[in-house]
Amino acid sequence: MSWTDERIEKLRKMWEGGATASQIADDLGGVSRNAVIGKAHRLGLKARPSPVKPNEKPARPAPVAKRPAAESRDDEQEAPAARPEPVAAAPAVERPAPTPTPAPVSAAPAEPAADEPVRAPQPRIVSVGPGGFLRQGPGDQQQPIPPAPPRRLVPAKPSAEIADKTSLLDLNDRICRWPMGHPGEPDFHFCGDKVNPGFPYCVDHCGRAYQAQLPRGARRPPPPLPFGGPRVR
DNA sequence: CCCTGATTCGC
DNA sequence: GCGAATCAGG
Repeated sequence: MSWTDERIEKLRKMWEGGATASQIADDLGGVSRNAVIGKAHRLGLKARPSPVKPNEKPARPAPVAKRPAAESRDDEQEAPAARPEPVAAAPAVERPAPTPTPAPVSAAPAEPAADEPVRAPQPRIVSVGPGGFLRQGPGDQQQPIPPAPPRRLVPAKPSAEIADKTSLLDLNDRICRWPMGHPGEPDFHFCGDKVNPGFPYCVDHCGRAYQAQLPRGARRPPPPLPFGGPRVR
């Protein structure tokens, strides 16, 4: 497959929408995850929380010792004087913003630009997360929690579903306690009919609860159990 | 092992 | 420009 305009467009959209390279790849079809990543980078789309990014250390010399090809580059020499990077210097990462945490003592803040009062702490965007949401530093959220209005507690009314059903609290020894439905379900209740005297169930359900034992070999598959049986949906 | 994105480099 | 191979973290 080739990168037609539509495919590129889709890649762009999905990538910026936070889809993973794999998702994009098999959504587009005909390309591998690597192809998608490669293309995305070539398009300049990169930047995305990568599992293996935050460390900038490995630089050049370390990562791979040998690659069996193309090591002959005449322009590749170790310029002895070309090390403009003092190690102890402040990291040149792009975070010029001072940390919003209360500065203890020493740091006299840089001269406030006359036309820009620094007092208003603007949320500092650190990076862009999947889905395009903006990550911010820990101290940057301003009013994260809108106060909830006070509420009055109101007794819950039973849903219409079980309004006239026999609940656990309605049980006594005169009404059938055969369960209808399954415990935990919203409409779980009990049979509630008049009990077959001497039994905890109505006549009907006694017929299901107590069955004559058939001789071995002549048994039929047992009816569904009121309790303990596997849930079947 | 699976997943992820980044990078390298032969084509 | 493309993408397989590889790396490396979760």
